[in-house]
Amino acid sequence: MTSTDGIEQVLKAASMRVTQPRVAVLAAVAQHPHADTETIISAVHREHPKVSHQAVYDSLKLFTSLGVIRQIQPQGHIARYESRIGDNHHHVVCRQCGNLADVDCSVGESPCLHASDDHGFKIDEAEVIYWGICPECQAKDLDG
Amino acid sequence: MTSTDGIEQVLKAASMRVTQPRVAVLAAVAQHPHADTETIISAVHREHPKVSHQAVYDSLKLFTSLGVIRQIQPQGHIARYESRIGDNHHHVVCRQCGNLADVDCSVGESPCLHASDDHGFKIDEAEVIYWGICPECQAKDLDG
DNA sequence: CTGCTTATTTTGAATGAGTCAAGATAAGAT
DNA sequence: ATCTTATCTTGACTCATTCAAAATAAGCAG
Repeated sequence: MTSTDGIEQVLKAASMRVTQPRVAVLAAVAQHPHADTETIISAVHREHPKVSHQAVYDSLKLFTSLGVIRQIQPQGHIARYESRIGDNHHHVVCRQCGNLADVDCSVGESPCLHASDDHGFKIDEAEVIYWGICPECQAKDLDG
Repeated sequence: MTSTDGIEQVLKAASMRVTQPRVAVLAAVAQHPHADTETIISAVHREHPKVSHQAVYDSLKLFTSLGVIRQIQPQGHIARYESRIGDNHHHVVCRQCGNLADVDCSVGESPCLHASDDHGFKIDEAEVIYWGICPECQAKDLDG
């Protein structure tokens, strides 16, 4: 999944061109799980210094809409991306620094997916975010 | 809860002054569940035209930190606020228009609160967001 | 392989929710 | 009633993200 070969398939299937920026962006997302846009841009620049930030934004948006990557944007923090998808995992977010970690669904096959009252909404996903303080920030807090 | 009297208690308990802007903001949040900041500002202005947007931002932030109101900010949408708190309810969010509705926790006492692996995070809350399309947008989509 | 069409990219400016900071005001203690 | 200082007003500013026009290159046709 999400190998350079695989992505070519996905893009072509969607009638999208396979371009250097797109391949570079996808590789960067795969190599830097939970990275924010700026990190992705830096990573892409290491190999392709001339790729513009706009191209990165466009690629990230495209991949997100194609379902190849997933955007995560917790309260008050900027967007982050990950290429691990389709396995219904969730995230722990640090209230202080915004750092993320993956959490497998603890209670089997998405028990929360069925809302008690859906208010007429057509629900297609249940997202769970665990809020807390990461180990690093806990240590920082102790130091003062 | 959250009556004008009650809030006076809360503010004083936290050594905070009871000011017109603060009382107005809290009333506005109570009267407009899930309103965004601009809606709150407009509502406040109806009674107190001279209150600045900064005072509203400050009040919202203060109340949020005191746990009197709750901030909600789904992917790609601006912040919204609600004064219904402490009952562990969740939200359905419309992917298209960003509208919100309340959903009671379907599976009793927060079953998702315990992550399978907390990665050393000190977790204090599990937030569940149901994603879908609201009735209005479903109708719009049919019309084309 | 060469040229052509047009989807993508580049470039550089613009947007807008939210924040910062200095001086003015008013809550509430004395 | 006066004073102290938390809070508010004003207005500029930030910065992630988006917009738009001109330049480029993906990949199809010949």
